[in-house]
Amino acid sequence: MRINPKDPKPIFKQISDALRHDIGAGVLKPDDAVPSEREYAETLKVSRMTVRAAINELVQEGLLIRKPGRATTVANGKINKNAVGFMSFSEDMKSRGMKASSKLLSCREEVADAAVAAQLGLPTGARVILIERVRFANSEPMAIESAYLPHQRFAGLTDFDLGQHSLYDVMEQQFGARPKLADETIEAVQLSTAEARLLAVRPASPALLARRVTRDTEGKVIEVAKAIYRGDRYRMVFVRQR
Amino acid sequence: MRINPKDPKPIFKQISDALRHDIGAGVLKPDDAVPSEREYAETLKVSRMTVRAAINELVQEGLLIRKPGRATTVANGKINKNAVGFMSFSEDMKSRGMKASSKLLSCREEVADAAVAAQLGLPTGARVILIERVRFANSEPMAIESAYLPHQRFAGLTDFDLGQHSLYDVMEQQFGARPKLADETIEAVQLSTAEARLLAVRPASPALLARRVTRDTEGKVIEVAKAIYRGDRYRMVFVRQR
DNA sequence: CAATCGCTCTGGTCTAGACCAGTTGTAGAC
DNA sequence: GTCTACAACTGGTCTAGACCAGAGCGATTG
Repeated sequence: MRINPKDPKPIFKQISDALRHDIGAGVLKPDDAVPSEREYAETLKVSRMTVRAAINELVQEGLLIRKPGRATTVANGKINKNAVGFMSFSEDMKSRGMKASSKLLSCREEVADAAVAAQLGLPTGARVILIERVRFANSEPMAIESAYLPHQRFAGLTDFDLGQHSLYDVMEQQFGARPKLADETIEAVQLSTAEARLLAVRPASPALLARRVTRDTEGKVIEVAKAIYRGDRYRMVFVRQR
Repeated sequence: MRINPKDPKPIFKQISDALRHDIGAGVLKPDDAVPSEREYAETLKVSRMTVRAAINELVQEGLLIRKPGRATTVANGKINKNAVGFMSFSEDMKSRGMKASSKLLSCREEVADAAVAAQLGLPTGARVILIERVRFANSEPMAIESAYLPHQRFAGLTDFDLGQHSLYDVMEQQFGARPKLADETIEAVQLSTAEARLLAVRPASPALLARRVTRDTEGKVIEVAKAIYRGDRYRMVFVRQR
């Protein structure tokens, strides 16, 4: 590993990326001790605090484990890094090795009802964009998603082909809204007849209902969404810390 | 706010705790800008890096939002701090203002089957402790929990009254095992007749099935658990970041 | 042989500076 | 009045040291 001074990336980021890569590629195996902070600092000719910042990132992600007095080691257990945070359906499926696609049910502007407006932090009667899609994984129906976005911020979004593009990609690349935080609630429900038909399962089958309020890097609500996942095919995976 | 040099708590921890308290108590309101890092450093007579460490904690928890060039502000939206990490059922219910209790169905040692042994990182045929409980919230049945613990590490645990004490409390206080990380999968299922009877709901009602592999601070697996929550009363809440 | 002491390693915390890149308000130029 | 340039901020990154507590190991001591 070497530091590239010409790289605009911060040094600690260069180090953490290299380490992350080594762990992912299996160069560093579970339970291996990584070189000590002082060792890195010396060989890379950087300050120990800079090395610490890099290692902190990976500890935060659950890839490394600090053991005071002993060493810092690679976490055992193949932690699905993607499961730590939240993802769009497209990313979710991609991380499972499946191909995501969509059938757009509707994509229109309407007036927000009181509940949605409150969650979006808008006055009652504000305009919102409603996007309803059936989500497929490898051509198999997997979920029904309804998302409300504030019209004010995403005017023109209805012009993009959401059957092809990830909604999050459009929000980020076209409107500069980077999803950062999401409050989510999960419950188990029975599918209605209409829902069951869309998902091609028996009526009254069990399903996961996820409600999400998504915020950008500044904490502004950019999406209020509801997703219904079929219970027989979909499993939510995540990593929790405390 | 003042630093107490006699407090064994690290300075940055004292600062972050004080800040967290002020946010929780409403002294600092959503969208309020907190004093700048340099300002804190000067008034508290500590280094700016120490203040940064404190603020980093709260940013990590989603309580503060950094805005380079402008300021650091209190996140809007009442983030349920408890929802960020994972909790035992007792803690979960307490954070919802309900009283948790248990009915112990069984608590015994047995030989692990291949799947459980593998998840616990034990050789096939190793002994495990199995704890099966019906969990109540305010005297209403809410979930059925089955937990497998490695016998080797928790020998003698069966002597404690798990109807009264939190399993996590016993694991931590009696055996020094601090749960730190958990891999969890959630799916929607239909209750069997026996399960429905235990939860006092109709057979075939929808339910949440959560499987959890819990690790301690060193990444060792200390628990493999399965919990079935009734779908009509229980909602899983959490905060995701990316 | 066993217990203990001390050295050397680890990460944990902390300091007192430094320069950078953005943001914002304001004073002066037009 | 309007525009622009600058100064005074903000957080972001980085340095080169420092001392601490805990772990591990080997040598000395009983």
